[in-house]
Amino acid sequence: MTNQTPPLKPTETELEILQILWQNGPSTVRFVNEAQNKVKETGYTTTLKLLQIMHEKNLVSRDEESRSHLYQAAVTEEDTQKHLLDRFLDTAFRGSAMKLVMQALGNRSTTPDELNQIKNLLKRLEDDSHKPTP
Amino acid sequence: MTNQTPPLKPTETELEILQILWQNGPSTVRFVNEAQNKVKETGYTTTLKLLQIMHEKNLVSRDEESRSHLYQAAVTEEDTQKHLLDRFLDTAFRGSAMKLVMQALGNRSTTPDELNQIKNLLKRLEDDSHKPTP
DNA sequence: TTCCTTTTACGAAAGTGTTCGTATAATTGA
DNA sequence: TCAATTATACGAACACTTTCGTAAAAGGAA
Repeated sequence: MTNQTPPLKPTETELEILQILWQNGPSTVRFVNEAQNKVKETGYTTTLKLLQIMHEKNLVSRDEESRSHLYQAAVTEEDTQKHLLDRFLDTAFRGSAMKLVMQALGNRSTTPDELNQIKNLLKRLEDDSHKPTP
Repeated sequence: MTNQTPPLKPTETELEILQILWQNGPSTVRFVNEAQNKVKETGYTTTLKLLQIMHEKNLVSRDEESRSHLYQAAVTEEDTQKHLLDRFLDTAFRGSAMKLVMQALGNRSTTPDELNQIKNLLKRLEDDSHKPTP
């Protein structure tokens, strides 16, 4: 029996590979490997193996038409980020989104444009809080 | 030679134990173990071993005065959170604090009080951005 | 065809983290 | 004092992830 639903908690390396796939779309093993090598030296068969494992876990899908298989992310970046964030919030911040946001904003430089984005989001959240939940 | 500086990247279980220590101050193995068991069944010697390893890594300090040693976090919650957040930002959000904040705020309920806190922080950040860096 | 390159498949080693059994020492109390 | 309890120490098993060597298949070029 094969695993049906992909784990929403990819390992560290799996996540790195997912990032490459999210950024570049369907890719060959060689392409992924070369992208990885720009960050950290990695053997070709290492990348291959990882992709095969990820395929088994349904983290990626595979097009076997041509000799060089094409791998593609089977989970969306958003879903994964959402899930990882939830976990991270729990384990590192005991669930306090507030603390996390304050840390994230406080300890790094934020451009005026980014500040505006947040202000807009806040305004929307405030408006929503005056309405009944849909 | 023993490790001098504690790793700011505690493992998942180590982090759980640190949370217990942060919340309760210096604690015996038994106390930590019982706290852990409220969440997930864990053998006593398992907790002991973990604390011993954490002690070796200088993640916790140990008071051996009485028979039941007292363990205490040797890293602060803030420092650890800061470091974990940086890592998390890199691996999960490709460094975009903005995306993370939006996700964190967007997908969960925020109380009016919390919204105010953020607004205050934003105001401070805006003011700062008009001044030269100190 | 034959040789060389590129690819997939697979198993096993290596690394890391977690769990637990067992030995031994300290303490308590009947 | 002696047995029962509770503590620490330690090594080994286990699980999970990553890395890599090797073999076999597929193509391409001489």
